[in-house]
Amino acid sequence: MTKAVKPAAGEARHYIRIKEQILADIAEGKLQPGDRVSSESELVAAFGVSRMTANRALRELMFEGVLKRSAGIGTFVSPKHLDVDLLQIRNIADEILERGHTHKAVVVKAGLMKADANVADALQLILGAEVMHSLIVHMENDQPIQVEERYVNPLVAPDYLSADFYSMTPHEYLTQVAPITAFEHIVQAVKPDRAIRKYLGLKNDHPCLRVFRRTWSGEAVVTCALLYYPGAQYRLEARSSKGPSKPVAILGEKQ
Amino acid sequence: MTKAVKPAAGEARHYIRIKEQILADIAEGKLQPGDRVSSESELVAAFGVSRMTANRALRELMFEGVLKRSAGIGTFVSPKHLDVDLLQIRNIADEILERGHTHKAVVVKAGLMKADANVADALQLILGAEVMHSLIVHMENDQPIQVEERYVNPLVAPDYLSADFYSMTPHEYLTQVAPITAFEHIVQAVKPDRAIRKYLGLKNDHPCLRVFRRTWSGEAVVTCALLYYPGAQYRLEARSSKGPSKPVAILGEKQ
DNA sequence: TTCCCCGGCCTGTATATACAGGCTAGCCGC
DNA sequence: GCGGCTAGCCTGTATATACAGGCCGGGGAA
Repeated sequence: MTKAVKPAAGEARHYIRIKEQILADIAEGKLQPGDRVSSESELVAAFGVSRMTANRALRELMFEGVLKRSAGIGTFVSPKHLDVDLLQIRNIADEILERGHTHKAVVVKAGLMKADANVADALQLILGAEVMHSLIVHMENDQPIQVEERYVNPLVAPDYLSADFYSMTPHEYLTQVAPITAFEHIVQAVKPDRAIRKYLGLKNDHPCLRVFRRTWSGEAVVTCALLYYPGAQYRLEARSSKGPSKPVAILGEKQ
Repeated sequence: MTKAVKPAAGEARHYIRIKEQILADIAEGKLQPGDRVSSESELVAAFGVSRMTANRALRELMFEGVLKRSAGIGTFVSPKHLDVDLLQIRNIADEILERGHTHKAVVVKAGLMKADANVADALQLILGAEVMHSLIVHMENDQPIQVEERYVNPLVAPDYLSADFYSMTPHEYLTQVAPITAFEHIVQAVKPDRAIRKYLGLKNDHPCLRVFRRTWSGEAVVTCALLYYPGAQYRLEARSSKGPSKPVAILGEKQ
């Protein structure tokens, strides 16, 4: 058999094409979490590649947490989860786009307000100081996955509200004017109140992860935020640098 | 040429042996950040494997951030990045005593069991391998605050069950026989099942934090555990080293 | 002396092939 | 009908080989 040893000019590498196809199928919903993915030999037939190439595509997607494989059974789409790395401030938009999904942010509120006791304490400002406030609902594939209520310290990032967020995300703007040197995450499980339930489209008794996050630049607190996630569906991960190589099933969960 | 197609019985896979050798050299300081690592063809000669096998070992170490590679130049040890232990593994007993409260632990179960699929996966053991299992309810001032279901890898800590936990806590024992070099925390908000509710004395609709934790010592997984906390009452904190000086009120909470 | 090309080393990708071992459905004998 | 064995599918690992292309140093041409 004389197969082309190289993909046609301009095309991506074979194993990358396979990965992209699978990621696209997941993004479009053709493949749902738990679904079986084509086996290596099926990919061999479909893409006209050797099994080692198909193997590489699937193995890398497994390392990346997209797929789960087990010998003798097959390859399956991992249960979807959001990696909110507690050790890192990540941009949720990037994270969603990385998964090949669409991200949309609905700005519910944005403006100046006077700091109440909690906010003033969190941002280390005096009571009644002006702070910038925004409430945003982040959507993944048009499904709400995070409510973000953010307070920004105007002494550190005075142009936050007037910045051009078409050419630069708020996240990028903040990292530029005030690089994060420290942060704090406090995680709780709560019963969300009515407003949060509405934004996330949750039922009354659905548990919810609430993350309280503050970021520092030097000695100054730059932002504090409350982040709400539908709790049983998404999960927060915190790993030490050496960390595990691949995601595993969580004890007590059905595979 | 007739090379052994399989590594000798009991030995790790070839590509894993190569990875371990390189990691060991880095750990011992024989390889410093920036140093050049043996090229694929040198590894072929040294380990008697094919280039694809050497390639896999190096490629995976690159994915894991240990090595940097560039075509035409070679493979190099990545510059060491900061090993920030943002989330520590803390002993809940210490934590309670630090608050000046009394700590009590109720051992509900303790013994050997055969690993099911989830446990085997989490501990990187084969299905049905014997593992040590314990279910403990931790009490602060006689109120339950944590349910801990723990699985311990007997290959790493064989004497775990028979150790003298009067003179030494399980936590101290484990740190001694297998110092933790890495860990992983996955946090979810869940509705606890009946058993957990009973242990924690919770009402039906009370949300709950579930933490799935694994700890490593070198390459081996030492323990994995499911920790349940009554969610709205207790909180998990993750802070970067610079972190905040004192705890603050959480936004949205009544003081 | 300077510039360019080429050979040699290195990684990146791809193929065909092979054996091991997990898992399951279905057949066959009892 | 039941239990055990096997054929077949699947992943996991390993090998030998091949070609492409980045990078570099040395040697020869200008």
